[in-house]
Amino acid sequence: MRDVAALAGVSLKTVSRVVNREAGVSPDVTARVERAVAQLGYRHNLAASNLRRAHGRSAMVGAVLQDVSNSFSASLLRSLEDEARDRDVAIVASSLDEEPERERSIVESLVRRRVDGLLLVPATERQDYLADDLRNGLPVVFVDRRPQGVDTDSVTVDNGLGARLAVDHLVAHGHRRIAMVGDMPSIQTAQARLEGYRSALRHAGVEPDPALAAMSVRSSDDAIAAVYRLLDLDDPPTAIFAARNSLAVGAIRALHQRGLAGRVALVGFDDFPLADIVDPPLTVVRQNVRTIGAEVAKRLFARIDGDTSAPHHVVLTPELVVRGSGEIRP
Amino acid sequence: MRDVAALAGVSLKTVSRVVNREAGVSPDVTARVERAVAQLGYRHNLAASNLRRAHGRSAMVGAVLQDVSNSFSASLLRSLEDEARDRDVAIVASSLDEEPERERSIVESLVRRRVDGLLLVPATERQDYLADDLRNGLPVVFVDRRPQGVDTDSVTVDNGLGARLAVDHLVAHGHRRIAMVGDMPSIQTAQARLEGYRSALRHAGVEPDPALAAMSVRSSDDAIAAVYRLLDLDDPPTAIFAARNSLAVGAIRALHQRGLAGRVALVGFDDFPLADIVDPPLTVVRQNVRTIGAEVAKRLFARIDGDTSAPHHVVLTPELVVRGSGEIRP
DNA sequence: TTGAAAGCGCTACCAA
DNA sequence: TTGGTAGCGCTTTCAA
Repeated sequence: MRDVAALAGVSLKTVSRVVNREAGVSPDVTARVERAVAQLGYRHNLAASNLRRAHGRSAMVGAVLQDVSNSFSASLLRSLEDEARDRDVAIVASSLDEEPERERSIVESLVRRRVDGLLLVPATERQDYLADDLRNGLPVVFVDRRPQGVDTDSVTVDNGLGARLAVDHLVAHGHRRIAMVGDMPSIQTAQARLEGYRSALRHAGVEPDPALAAMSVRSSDDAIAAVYRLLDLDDPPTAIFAARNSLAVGAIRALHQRGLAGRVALVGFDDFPLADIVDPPLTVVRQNVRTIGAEVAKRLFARIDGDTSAPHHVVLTPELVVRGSGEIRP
Repeated sequence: MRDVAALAGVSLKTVSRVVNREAGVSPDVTARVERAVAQLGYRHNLAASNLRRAHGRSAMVGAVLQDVSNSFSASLLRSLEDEARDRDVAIVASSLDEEPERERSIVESLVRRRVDGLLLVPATERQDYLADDLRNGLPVVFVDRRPQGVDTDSVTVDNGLGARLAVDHLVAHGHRRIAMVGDMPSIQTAQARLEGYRSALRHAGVEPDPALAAMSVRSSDDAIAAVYRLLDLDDPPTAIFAARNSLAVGAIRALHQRGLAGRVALVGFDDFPLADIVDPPLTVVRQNVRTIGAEVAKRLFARIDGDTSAPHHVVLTPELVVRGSGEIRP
């Protein structure tokens, strides 16, 4: 910037004005400065400029997701990006892989970078570690899971309801032996879905069989193994509720490999891009990711813009999408 | 930091040393400073600290992708992240949606943020606008498409070869009326795939029929319409080569809707997560995204670490993955 | 409309 | 082992 000022024969401050498009610089001087900028290939340094700025914003937000390569995280990221784009806010994305220690270190790293806000899909059970930063006014919006130990905005879906929708649907199609494949019960959503599954069964007059609830299933490959074990039971299930999309994918693969693709009913939780063209087309409980993403972006930027109202907890209602796999009869 | 220094009864510089874990501070002083840091909830400011640092790194890299929500972009992002994680480098991700103007503005914004390097899947035809920054030593690695008008590292696959693999395979299964659905010919990869398609046909003694080459098909929905038009021809194709994964998805949907799912052969370009469980399982030409991503990360960080050798142009070889849809006979 | 000086939060350099 | 001073690239404040 000093070089630009020298070349244009003006002061530092004038270059600053031109670069920031502040009013009150004569067209003549503006042109001279812009010529110097182009000639020297000068690039304005955003970090340095924000350092002295009153608000001290970095024009970055952090997106702390489960795994940017899964479709739920990726769509969330995209929704946030669409909103951030208009504001010239950059997004720093990182994946947790459900590792609590990574969450803390990533959040810490983002705070050190002075992000203006955070979208967080937590992997930890409690987020007390955020207390200081929240008190200092860092906007944080939780997604998919509610904050524990601190209070801040969240956007979630009603997981219990979603599970009941799935199980009710299977019951309505004549099933009584309904298995569930779910993630670790320590994960809030997995636990809520498990409870919804059990409550729907009881409501249908079926006592949940612990042998049919395969929990702590983490990956698609784990789900294949889990479904194999379920199918090998003496009294195997006639229907499966796969409580996360990657688990549903594993279940589909397992059923294919066993030649049971059109014989055992399957309902997934979370839609994914090709669920309508797998074989058979997958019936799912859908949480509308675009709606979630838009809601999150709205909250986050409202906070960044100074909204200091009490934390909002938005709970969205999932819906059943009927496609075929859930309508197979026992 | 001043407050921390005051509370701990030491100088600014000493706090700086403790915070940066520099050697040569007595355990006693270190403990005092750390207590003050905790008590005040002090957060080190990375931007400010890098401002004065010799190398002036921001510890951020930019990933300029087509669309973070598509699986190719998302996987690329993830591969880069895995490498960046070890180095405490953050990733700023943005989507282009194939819009050239966005590319320039995003790159400019990233340069203003002083990212240490750039992964770029360009939407522009030429990238002369990067010349200044490249000359200034900004590391940029192109992915999927080669740079035009400037020279810098790139990681691509042999698109012509990939298209020939697909068409040869269909020819080997008895097809002569082979259609192609492709993106805009102005996109380098789309053009290369079109040429590969034509050359494979000619090599098989089939004169390419322009009516069978549906180009400028942009989205999955466009692909549905395009396949409909192809199927409505007087002499419709018995096989389709879909030259991008979203186009293959559209083609699958169209074939399903027409009840031709197992009757018309289909080979896609680019694998995607569920290609093996769609109906029928999709035969594809695969470019291994993890390999690409790892290669990109390797190049990018090598440059950031000071590698000033001539630009590397890595060309990877795609492979045919046989799954069923490509082996349907006419 | 323009500029000079001080300072944002931190680190480099050199001295104690 | 510790601290003081200058300065990173920019903006703020106030004066001209």
